[in-house]
Amino acid sequence: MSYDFRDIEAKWQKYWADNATFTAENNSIKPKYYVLDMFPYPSGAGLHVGHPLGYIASDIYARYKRHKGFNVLHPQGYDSFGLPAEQYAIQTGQHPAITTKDNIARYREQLDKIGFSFDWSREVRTSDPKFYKWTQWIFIQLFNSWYDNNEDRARKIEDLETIFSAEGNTNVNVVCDEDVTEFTAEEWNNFSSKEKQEVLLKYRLTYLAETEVNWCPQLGTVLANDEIVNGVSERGGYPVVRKKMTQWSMRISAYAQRLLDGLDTIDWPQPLKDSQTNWIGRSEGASVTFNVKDHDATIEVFTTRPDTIFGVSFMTLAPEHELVQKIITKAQKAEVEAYIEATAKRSERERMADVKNISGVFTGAYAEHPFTKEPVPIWIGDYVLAGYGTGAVMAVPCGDQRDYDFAKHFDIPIPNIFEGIDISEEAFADKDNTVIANSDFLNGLNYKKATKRAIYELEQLGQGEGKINYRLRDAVFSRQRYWGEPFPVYYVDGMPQMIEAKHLPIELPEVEKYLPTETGEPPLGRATVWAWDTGSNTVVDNDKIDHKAVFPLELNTMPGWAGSSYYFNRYMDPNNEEEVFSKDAINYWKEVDLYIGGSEHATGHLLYARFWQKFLFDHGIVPVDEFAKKLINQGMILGTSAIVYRISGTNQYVSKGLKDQYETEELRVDVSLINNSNELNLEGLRNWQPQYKDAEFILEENKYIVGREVEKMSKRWFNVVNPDDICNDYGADTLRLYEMFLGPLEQAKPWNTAGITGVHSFLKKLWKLYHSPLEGGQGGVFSVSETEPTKDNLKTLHKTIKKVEEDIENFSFNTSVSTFMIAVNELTAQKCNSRTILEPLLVLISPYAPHIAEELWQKLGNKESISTAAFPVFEEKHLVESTKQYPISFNGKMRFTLELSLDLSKDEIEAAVMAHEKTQQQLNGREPKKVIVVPGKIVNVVG
RNA sequence: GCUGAAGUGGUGGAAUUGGUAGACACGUUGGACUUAAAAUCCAAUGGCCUGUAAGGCCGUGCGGGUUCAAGUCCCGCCUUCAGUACCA
Repeated sequence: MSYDFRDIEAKWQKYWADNATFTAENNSIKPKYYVLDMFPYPSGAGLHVGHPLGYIASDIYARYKRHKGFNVLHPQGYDSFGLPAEQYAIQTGQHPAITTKDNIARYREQLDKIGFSFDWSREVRTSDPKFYKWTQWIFIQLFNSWYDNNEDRARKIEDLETIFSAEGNTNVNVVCDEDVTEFTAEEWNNFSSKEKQEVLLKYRLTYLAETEVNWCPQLGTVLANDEIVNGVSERGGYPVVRKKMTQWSMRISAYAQRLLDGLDTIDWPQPLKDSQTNWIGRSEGASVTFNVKDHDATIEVFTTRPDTIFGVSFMTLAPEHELVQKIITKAQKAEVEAYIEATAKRSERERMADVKNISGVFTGAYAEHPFTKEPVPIWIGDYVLAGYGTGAVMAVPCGDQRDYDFAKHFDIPIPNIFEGIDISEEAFADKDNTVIANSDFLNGLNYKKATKRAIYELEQLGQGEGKINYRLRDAVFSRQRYWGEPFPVYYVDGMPQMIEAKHLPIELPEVEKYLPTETGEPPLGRATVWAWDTGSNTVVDNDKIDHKAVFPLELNTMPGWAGSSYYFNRYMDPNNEEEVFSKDAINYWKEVDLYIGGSEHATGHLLYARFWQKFLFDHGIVPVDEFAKKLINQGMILGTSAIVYRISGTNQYVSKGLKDQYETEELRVDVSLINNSNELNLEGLRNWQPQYKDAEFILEENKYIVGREVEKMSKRWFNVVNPDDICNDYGADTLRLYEMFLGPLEQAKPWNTAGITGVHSFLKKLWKLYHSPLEGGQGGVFSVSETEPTKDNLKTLHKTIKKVEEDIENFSFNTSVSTFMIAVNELTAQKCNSRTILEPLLVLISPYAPHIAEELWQKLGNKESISTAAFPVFEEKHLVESTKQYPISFNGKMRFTLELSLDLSKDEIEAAVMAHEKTQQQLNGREPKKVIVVPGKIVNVVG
């Protein structure tokens, strides 16, 4: 019987599904382990071979942990709200729910073919009302919360109301909007209900506010900062402009410090932690208030260098700064307004690209230096960003290169406040080697001391204080789109009201078109049944609005990251209709032990999810405040595009080696038309696309050789490889092993089928090891005996166990594939057919190649599936050491340890000791710590 | 510019973290089996030198250093990739 992977794989995939082999229990005497993949967005293109890389790794680990005796939770689901389905709906009129359902079915089919051990009974879909009911519920919890800086946690909004009615808001230490005005308890108690709501809205963790947002006209929606790459939208690459709009926001800024601190407690890749740290962008310094001369106005600036305050020779405001209009003098008005207009016209992108040109204009107004009381001219310049700090800087040209360049350009004085430093050529920004001069009470101090003193003096004046500034902005949470979670919000008198949790979910209404309305409202503005009846607590027709108690519902939907910010917790109890998850479930599973996914989510999903987790933790809804203990970023699998060279202006194509003799242009062709030696299938190409029907080819050595280019796997480059094809040709076990064999998990690497035969023939050899080739035709008959294993057999097995276990624990799945190959080669050479060896070997291999392992396991006469039970193979006590340590004594003293292979002969030991003595002489009497001996090989001295 | 990761045969990549560099696989070459092909199996395969062998020399981006011993540690460069960017 030969290795018929198609039958074997179909058989076991059916068996696992029929027997619900991988269903995890919510209570078990076994220790728990939670292995999670980032759930996919089900796109219309289906999976390519890059997608399963991380899933295969996590599946190996999950299967390994089951063998180790853990109760493993390994779920999968779909992040199924999102833009592509909606764009497709706009083009075709097809309801996104239908497209999404079809895509999910296709994904599922592809995933099933690879033999993953997912617990599908726990599947979640973010677009399923049963799921987004709880997304809406969490939104309500956020709305009903505020952030208490004293206790450093989120609290219920009722507590804040109690505080306000008792003492007003003058003494509360909270994170809130900057424009809150102060009020006393008495004033609070006299506020109308609407006034109270308006005030509270400024404190809530999700709030409605007019903010400057990133508006993408082509997509017709706002985008969060992390959804913009290089000034254009991440999806589609459309331009983005700044625009003021009333939007829901999430007060993630309240958690900035805790999000930073938490990074020290989790085992995540350093580059990912670094990019979160940069994104949060903490900087320590001081805020300084400058009085504006001849105006009742102040300018607050943030600086990281309060020690250089005596070096201030001008101030710069962002063109968008609200004070600009107030303080410009008549003489400068025309010039300033022209400048502001010119900057407003330039897109964000142009401004970013054009950093070298210095531009700015004087406002005519002066501020007053807090210490010297000297006038400081106020300029505006677009090098100051409205969105960072206060949108204003105190310019210290001698200590900051941008201020220096600006001052040089506009002939502003550059006072030197650094002792013994030459600033005639450039600014001096080195904090560590600073001695301050020409600075009154700061003279002679270093950076640290001067900073402390300057802050103290500013506090004495009431014109500043030490401050920590974060780059992290609150996250905009509204999208003007159809295919997202509806908000559980209706409006009474313009104020947002939450729908009671017991009436959730609020389901997406039907619309006849998925575009914004003619009046510019989001697509939900087209829904005819989209009003909230507070009497019946149901969604009713819009035309009933203002009759009795019927109110308009929110027209925006939630962004893509809403559902993905807590889905990992929902897997723990996915079918619970009473709670987001039960206390028992969350206390049992607690958090994700291993999370595998791409690094592109560093400042999006992974930051938002940590934020929500901390929020849920504050309310005691989850027991830990970091949701994933360990995270691994799998590298991307890249495509290898195939390129043909067309001679310009003709339909002739020239082979790669001859292309330099002609003027050619490069065209990408489908990679399936290329064989392993880069030879093009000419007939295939002619039939592939009409433009190649009459193509002529200039060959070299009778072949057409294509060029190759490594780039992202994408339909438009025709370089996509479908895992289904690999499963059909070689089988899922080969695919799994090969994807691991390709290289280290975390590294990006191009897909290349050249080496796949090596892995496939390993599986064939493995199969043969359990069969006697002399009988039963080509593949032989199954033949495993009860004979005692030889020492060599045991050695091979035990070193394999040791190595594979180390590899899995270190996530070096690529090297354990090699280990298996060596083991099978050795055992074949040893003609081993002992059950004592061959049975445990299957357990080792089963996480990697589960189908073949199951089949051989069954042939060995086992009734139970190899996939579920815990086996002692991985337990230490079962291991016979493949090496032993021998103490060696010299001059009667025991000094050294010889680490020797299991069955070394006397001669070999003697040789080892002699070699050791020889080395001893070379060491001039130094003592090595131990000697490693491998039979028949050189002696190693470890010292 | 800043931050991070990495540079090892023709190729993908190993190397117990300071101890036989190049495991394993692909590819290539030669051979066996075949009328032939596929499949399978065996052997060789970093470079150079000595006719072969035995053996020797050089070899982990470049230049130094520490060490009995460096792909690995230290200093200074070069290159590539990724992220980020007027962040005050």
